[in-house]
Amino acid sequence: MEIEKYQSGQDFIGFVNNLGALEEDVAAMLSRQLETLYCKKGEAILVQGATCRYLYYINSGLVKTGFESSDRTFIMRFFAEGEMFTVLDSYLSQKPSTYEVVALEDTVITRILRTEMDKLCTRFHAMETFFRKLVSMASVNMMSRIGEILEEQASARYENFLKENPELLQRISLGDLASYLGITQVSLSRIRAGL
Amino acid sequence: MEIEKYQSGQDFIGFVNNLGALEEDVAAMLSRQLETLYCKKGEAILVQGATCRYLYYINSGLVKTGFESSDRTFIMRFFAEGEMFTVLDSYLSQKPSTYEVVALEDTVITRILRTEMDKLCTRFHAMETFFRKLVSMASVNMMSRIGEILEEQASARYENFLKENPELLQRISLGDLASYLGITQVSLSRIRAGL
DNA sequence: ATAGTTTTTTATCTTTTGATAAATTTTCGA
DNA sequence: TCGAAAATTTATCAAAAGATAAAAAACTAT
Repeated sequence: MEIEKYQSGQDFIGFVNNLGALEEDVAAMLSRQLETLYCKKGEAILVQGATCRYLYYINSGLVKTGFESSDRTFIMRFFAEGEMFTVLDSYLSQKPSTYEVVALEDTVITRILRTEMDKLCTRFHAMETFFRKLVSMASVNMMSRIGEILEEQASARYENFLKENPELLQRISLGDLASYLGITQVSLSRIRAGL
Repeated sequence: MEIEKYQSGQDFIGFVNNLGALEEDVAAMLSRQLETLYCKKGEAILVQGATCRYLYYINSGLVKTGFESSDRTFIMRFFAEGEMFTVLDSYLSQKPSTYEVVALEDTVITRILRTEMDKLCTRFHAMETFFRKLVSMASVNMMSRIGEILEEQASARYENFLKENPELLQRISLGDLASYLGITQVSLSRIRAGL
């Protein structure tokens, strides 16, 4: 995992601007705090037990966020290029994370330290607004995920995933998809066979 | 459902101050926008298909937020006195809600219009910070709920609920608890019987 | 290309949960 | 207090998903 400081982070900035335009000087200050990460496929970006100190933006590649339970593992969400993510509870509490983040492909990431993000949010209302919108979007996604898990059987959740994320299906293993759906890999295989 | 305008809304203000102190004049402006709602047990505070225009604070009582599916119903969360809530997706998008909110007891609520909240957030950085923290807390709760539903069987989720919310158990029906756990009332009865 | 590893499928059997119906208990209003 | 309605439990059978093992297919590195 290579780290490069002082990258322009244009994609990251663009993402922020998309949720609400920043003034030039704020964008410049933000840009100065970004660094770029080059992760190999399979590499852990955050391990369970570590504290998540960054907000991340994916320039290219794909990651999974999840956790290991007794023996199985579960995936909370996949994030692909153009998406921003963090491990929210650990990021906010600055306590060790029960979740891990692993690259599923060679992945290029731009990140900013939470401490720097906090400074910017305190100083610039627009940054706080951006972060509020970001967390709001995450919440809405999680709401619908909860609703779906409660309501639908695994087979329907699989069908929905196909419909909503056809492009992702080519890029993730069926094992990981099963972990996301909350079933075993064997069960998913059975569902796919249409039994 | 009776509505009373120009209440002081001290509890609501107190909740906000708890997440980050407001200046006197901001608190006063906020206070002016609050109104109080008196709901009877069983009354709908928001029906499916209506748009959620308010952020709510519960002074006393208990509500459930959930949705009706094909035939069963599901509960996203219970909110009791001292908690703030809204139907986030509808509140943010101002589109019809797929979720409903129903009072489980006679409930007194203080609410503020989203349009007024937005004005305050735009005008006062501290209000935006408050709302960001509120949504952040909701997100963290939802994360752990997703993790738990994925990981645990219904029986373990029931045990956890007992441990985490012993006081609520006395106040909600087992049918509603089953809807929250994502199982049928009959299944919950079986789990309680310890089979 | 091929041997070895990993991923996916198939098969069998068990456990959990759902559907349905009926019995029992509780709640609540007249 | 009584009786109807609602909530909860119990029982039976069916469907969905887990555990395990083994076979087949797909990837990978030499």
